[in-house]
Parts: sequence; C-alpha cells; structure tokens
Amino acid sequence: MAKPNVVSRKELIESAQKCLVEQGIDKFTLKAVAEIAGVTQGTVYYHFRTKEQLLLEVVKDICDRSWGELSEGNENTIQEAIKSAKSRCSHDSFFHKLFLIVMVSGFKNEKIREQLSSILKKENIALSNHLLTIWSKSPIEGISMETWGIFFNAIVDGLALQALLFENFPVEKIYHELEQLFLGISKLQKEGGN
Amino acid sequence: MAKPNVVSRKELIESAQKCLVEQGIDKFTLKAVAEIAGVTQGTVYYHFRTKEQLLLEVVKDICDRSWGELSEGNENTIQEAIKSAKSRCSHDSFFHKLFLIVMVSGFKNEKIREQLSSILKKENIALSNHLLTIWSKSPIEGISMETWGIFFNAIVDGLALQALLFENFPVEKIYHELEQLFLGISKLQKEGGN
Amino acid sequence: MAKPNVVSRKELIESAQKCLVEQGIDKFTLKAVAEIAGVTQGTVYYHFRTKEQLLLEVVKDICDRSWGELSEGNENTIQEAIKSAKSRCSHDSFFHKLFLIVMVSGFKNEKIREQLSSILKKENIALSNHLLTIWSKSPIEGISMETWGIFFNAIVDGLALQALLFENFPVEKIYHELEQLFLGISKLQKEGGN
Amino acid sequence: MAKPNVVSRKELIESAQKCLVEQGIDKFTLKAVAEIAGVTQGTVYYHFRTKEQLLLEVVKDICDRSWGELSEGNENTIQEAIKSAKSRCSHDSFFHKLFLIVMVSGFKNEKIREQLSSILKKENIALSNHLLTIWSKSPIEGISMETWGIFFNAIVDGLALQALLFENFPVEKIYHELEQLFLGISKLQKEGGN
DNA sequence: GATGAATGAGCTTTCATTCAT
DNA sequence: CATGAATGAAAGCTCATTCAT
Repeated sequence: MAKPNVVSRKELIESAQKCLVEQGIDKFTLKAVAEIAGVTQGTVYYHFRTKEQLLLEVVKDICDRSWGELSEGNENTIQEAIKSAKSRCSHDSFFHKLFLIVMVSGFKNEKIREQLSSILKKENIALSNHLLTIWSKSPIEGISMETWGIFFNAIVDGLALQALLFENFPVEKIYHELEQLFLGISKLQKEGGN
Repeated sequence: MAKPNVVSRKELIESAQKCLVEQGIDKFTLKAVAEIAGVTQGTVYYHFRTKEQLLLEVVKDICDRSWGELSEGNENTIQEAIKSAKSRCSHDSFFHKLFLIVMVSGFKNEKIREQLSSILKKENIALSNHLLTIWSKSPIEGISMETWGIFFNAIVDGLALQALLFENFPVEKIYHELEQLFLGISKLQKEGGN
Repeated sequence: MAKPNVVSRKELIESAQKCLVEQGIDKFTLKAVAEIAGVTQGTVYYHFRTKEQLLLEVVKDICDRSWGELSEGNENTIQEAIKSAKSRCSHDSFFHKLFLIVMVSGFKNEKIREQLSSILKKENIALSNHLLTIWSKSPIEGISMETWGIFFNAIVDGLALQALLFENFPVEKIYHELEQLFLGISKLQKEGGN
Repeated sequence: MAKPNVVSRKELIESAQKCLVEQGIDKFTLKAVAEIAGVTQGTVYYHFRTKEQLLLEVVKDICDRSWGELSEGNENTIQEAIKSAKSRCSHDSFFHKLFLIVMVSGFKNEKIREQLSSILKKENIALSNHLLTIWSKSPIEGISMETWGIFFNAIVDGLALQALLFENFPVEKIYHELEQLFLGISKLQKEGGN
C-alpha cells in the first residue's frame, strides 16, 4: 500500500533546498544535489525531468509548507504572530535564505514568480484577517485593513533581510520593539474608536 | 584588431549590472557582459581578473551610488523621503532587483555581504537621523530612534520585495497609505508630548 | 548520444602517452587526447578529474610497465641487458621521449618527480644486483656495487638522450662498443681477483 | 658608444631562462617573462617578434655559454673535468634543468634540436680530444677515441638526470667514484700499452 | 623604444542531459 | 528503478599577438 520512493522524491527536494542554501545558487548543480541525497545524477533525472523542474518543485514545497503554517493558524495573539516571525529570523535563517534565492531565480521564471507571489499574497491576506480579529477597524484612517497585512508582512521580510546581511542583528531587541510598535498602534485604534 | 581604449572600467561595470538585471543571475556570463559592452571577453578579463572580481566591483559601485544619494540628503520632509522610496519601487525596479541578486550572491561571499551590510547600516542611521529632525523624541515609548530607522528601512525594502514579486503591485496606493502611517505615528509623538 | 562504455581508462592513458610523444608537450591538450581516443573531451574529464590527474596516471602507467619489465628479469647476461637497452634507444624512441617529457613536467610536480625517481632507483638496484651475479666483486677498487648500477643506468640514459637529439646516432656501433667496455671492465675484475 | 638596450635583450633572455627553470615549461608565458624582467608584455614583443623566437634565443644563449666554457679549456686533467661536471650536477641544477626543458621543447622544433645537438656534438669532440691528450691510445680495444668522448658525456648527463630526480643524490660520493672509474680505465690503457 | 589596452583563438573545466544496462 | 558512462554546449580563463599612443 505504502508507495515506495514517495520518500525519495521528498528527500531529493530537501537535498536541493539544502544545496541551495548551503552551497549557494551557483553551486546548485544536479551533481551536488545528488551527492547530498546520496544518490547518482541519473537518479535525480529519473525523478525530475529537468533541473528547472526540480527548482519548481523546490518552490512548490516552500509554498506548501508556508501554506501549512498559515492554515494551522495557531497564532491567536499578535504576540504569538511576532514570536513566530522572530523564530524564522536570524542571521542564518534557512527559510529566508531559501526564499530569497528562489525569488531571485524567479526574476527570469514566470512560474516561480507566480508561485512565490501567490503565497506572499496569501500571507498578506491571512495577516489582514488576523488583524481584523484583533482590531475592530483600522487604527489609522486612510489605511485599509488589507494594507495593514501588507505592511506587517513587509516589515517582517525587511527585518529578515537585514538579519541575513548583518553579522550581529539584535533579533531579540528589535522584535521586542516591534511588539511595542503594534501595541502603540493598537492603542491608537482604541482611542480612534471614540 | 586591438583598438586601445574602447571601454572604461565604469562602462564594463554598468554593462555587468545591466546583464545581471536583464538576463538574470544564471545568464550572468562574461560573454554576455562583453557583448553588452560591445567588447570581447578578453577585454573584460583584462580589466577584472576574475568573474568574482567583477561582481565585487559591481557591488562596490552600488554602494558608492547609494552612499552618494544618502549624502545629498535633499529629502527634507517625510513626504519627500517616502516619495524617493516610492520612485525606486516598482515591479521592474532596476535597483532593487540588482540589490537582491548581489545579496543572494553575497550569501557565499563574505566580501559582498560586508559591503552590502555596510550600506544598509548607513541607510538605517541616515533614516534615524532624519526622523530625529522631524520628531523631537520617539513617538512610542520603548522604541529607540535607531530602531525607527531600521523599521522604516525594513518596511520600504519589504514593500520593494512585494513589488518585484507581484504583477500589479499598487505602488501609488500603498505609498500613499505609508504616508498616512507616518502621519499617524507622528501624531502620537505630539500627543505623547503632553 | 551518450553511448556507454566506449573507452576504458587504460585506452585514455595510452592515448595521452601517444599525444605527449607525437604532438609534444605544448600540444598536449585534452581535446587532442580525446580525439586520439575517439571520444569527447567530456569523457576524458569523466575519467580523470583534471588534466594533472591524467598526467599523473600517465606517469604511474610508465612506472608500472617499467617495473613489470624489471621483474621479468629475463636478461641473464650483460649482452642481453645491453641488447635490451639498445632496443629502447633510437632517434625516435617512444619510451625515452615520454620519460623525458614527463620528467620535465615533474620539475614542478612533486608527485610526478617522486614516482619517476622511484623507478629510476629500482632500475639502479636491479642493475647492481644483476652485476653482482656476473661479477663476484667490484672490478675497480673504490667503486661500490651500487654505484656500478648507477653508472650503467646513467650511461644508458645519457646515450638515449644523445640518440634523441642526433639525427644519425649510430646506435649499433655505440652499443657494440658499450659491450666492449663492459667486457674490458669485467676482465679487470677477474685480474683484480689475483 | 655604449649601445643602449643591448643589456635589455640579454636581460630578457636571462629572465626567460629563469622563468623556464623556476616556473616550469607550462607557466613559461611572455607575461611571466616580462614580470621577471620588470617590463611589460609589449616590450618583450618589441625585442622578439614571437614567443618561438625568444625560446630560440634562449637556446642560442645556452649554446654560446656552453661553447665559451669548452673553448676556455681550462681543464687540464681528468680530475678537473670531473670537478667541473660535478659542479653543474646537483638536485637543483639550473643548467641541466634548463637544458632538459628546451630539449623537450626541441622534440617538435627542428631548429632547437639542431642547435642542442650541435653543442652536444662539440662537447663529445672536445672530450675525445681531451682524452687523447691524456691517453696515447684507447684503453680498451674496439672502442674508438670518439666513442670515449660520447661515453663520458653520456655518463655525466645520465648522472645529472638522476641528480635532478632524486632528492638526495650523493653527488660528492658518486663523482669521487667516477674519478676512480677513470683512473681504473686509465690504468688499463697503460697496461694495454705493453 | 616602450607601453598597455584590446583581441580572439584555444584551453581547462563544468554541467544538464541522454541512454544502455 | 537506479546507475554511471558518455556527451556537447558553454562556461571561466589564459595567452600570444596586435596596435595606437
């Protein structure tokens, strides 16, 4: 019943991700992927017809995971959402590195761009919805709830980018202050309610 | 054959940047750069001893320009700063594409990472200073002025990232709302003064 | 395309040797080797990871063969040993050309130098031992049996060198006289026995 | 009166020889030669129209020097001749390395081969003549005086070859025994005179 | 005379891809 | 299913050579 080599495919995708992050985009070769997975080049070809196909499946996998995390929706408070973002943000963040690498590849690959933009969009929406459950309405006039999601996502990504670039990015401190920012803005909302 | 002085280093660096952005990172070959510059491969090698060296000089050039813009400091109001950020943000932004591409290359190249992080740091500081001239003190307790610079830079970069990914990112709208965000926060500062 | 098992490593090594001797050291390119072997450059690279590696295996092969010949030890008399040396000595001697070419390459490659010196040493020893079975003791006082092996080897190599350089080196004549030399020296040994 | 740049040409040839010996045959590039001489590539071209021409002049220079040494003829005894040979023989002998390198290049260059063979021939003859002044006639019947010169030259070259290959070639010891060999053979001649 | 920028052919090497086994 | 030998196109790079200055 159990399908054989379902694992194998998944392992190869994970090896590819590992390769991308650990060896960098220009050493992302099928030979390298094969080596990490402990198989031969031919085997990689057996599972993915081309290199592009493998890259695409890497992207799909990223999206699936991301989607899974969003659906879990176990972040009930702003604090938890920020905590979750923080955990993915550090100087050596596997996830953000991988995301940026495939994003850059996506500049010349419409399929990749589409997939990545679709999860980003979903994140934006999920964040908006989340904020809606916390705030009854936008804390600042002129900023739609959709935009609040975009802003939150943008700031989290922007911080991740800095964390990847800086050797000693003070993740703890910055995320603590990010929490203050949201509390401050949230207060605005309550006051604005008057 | 062998006509002297047909290209300058600067022209080659610009060709390299064009190549990176227009052809993508994996078609960034010295042949392509040479073609764009209208010279032969040998000429590129005469000026930059390796491909890595060329990439490094591309990064240096980005940093120099960025630094130049910061020094000009002709953004006197928040509105102008946001306007300037907006102008660099669009679905096909040359600058941000280039930045991300070299940043991803920098993941495996310490020299590149250092340079890029140094300009980002300068941007953060310039922004903090700018905000300091507008706000007398931090509008929200618990957030240092340094962090406001980091936040502003992060949100701008995060939005640029989305703009690169989405086909129809509403730059105008979002940047208008970003202005509202800053006005709202600024108001907090004044009130907090009481 | 991609027909498996069209060449063996051994064939490639032989092609490389042919290339070195027939085309000379500075036309010893992997393209040339591949052409001689009737394969593509890629194939050569599949078997030997670098050009240096191929050269090293060429040297190893020379040593193995040389060692094989020494072990056979089917030269029972001085006359036979000289005959064997003569046969390898001529204006176009494949063996000596090859040896000198790799020796010169070995000047900047410790691994090659080591291998070549090791077979030369073995030749010296084999010759000493051979002479010992013919002469009961050194024919000339002050010259050890080890040195006789070195001298014999040196003169044979020196003659080979001249044969490679001169257009009309009188191999027959010189080797006949070399025989006289040994007979003369051998007589000394007998007389010295008194 | 003093011709300018007469030196320069000579210096370039010496730089080329240095380059050949120190960097090896496959790093013998005009750029390397220019660097050693402290000039630019263009300058090397100004003096020698092609790389082959430079190599040829290197060979000519070797021959001129060698010929100069032969003409000096300040080796009056066998002991002095052997001493002179010994001095040129060591694990790092500049002269023999250079000779072998250009000899190997000469395998595919008739002009080089001719020049080298001509000096070798002269050496052979000079040695024969020298021996003739010491021995009234050949010490061993059947060996012509010409051949004695060839033998002596061959053994000296063969020993040099071993010295280049072995890390610890016992030059002192071997050359002392070579002297014994000649003394032994010389004695034969006197006895044979009876 | 001398220089250094430019060239282009050709080199070593890498790599996605194919295919017989 | 999986392998590994083979391929060929294209990459990075080197270098003898040319030429305007």
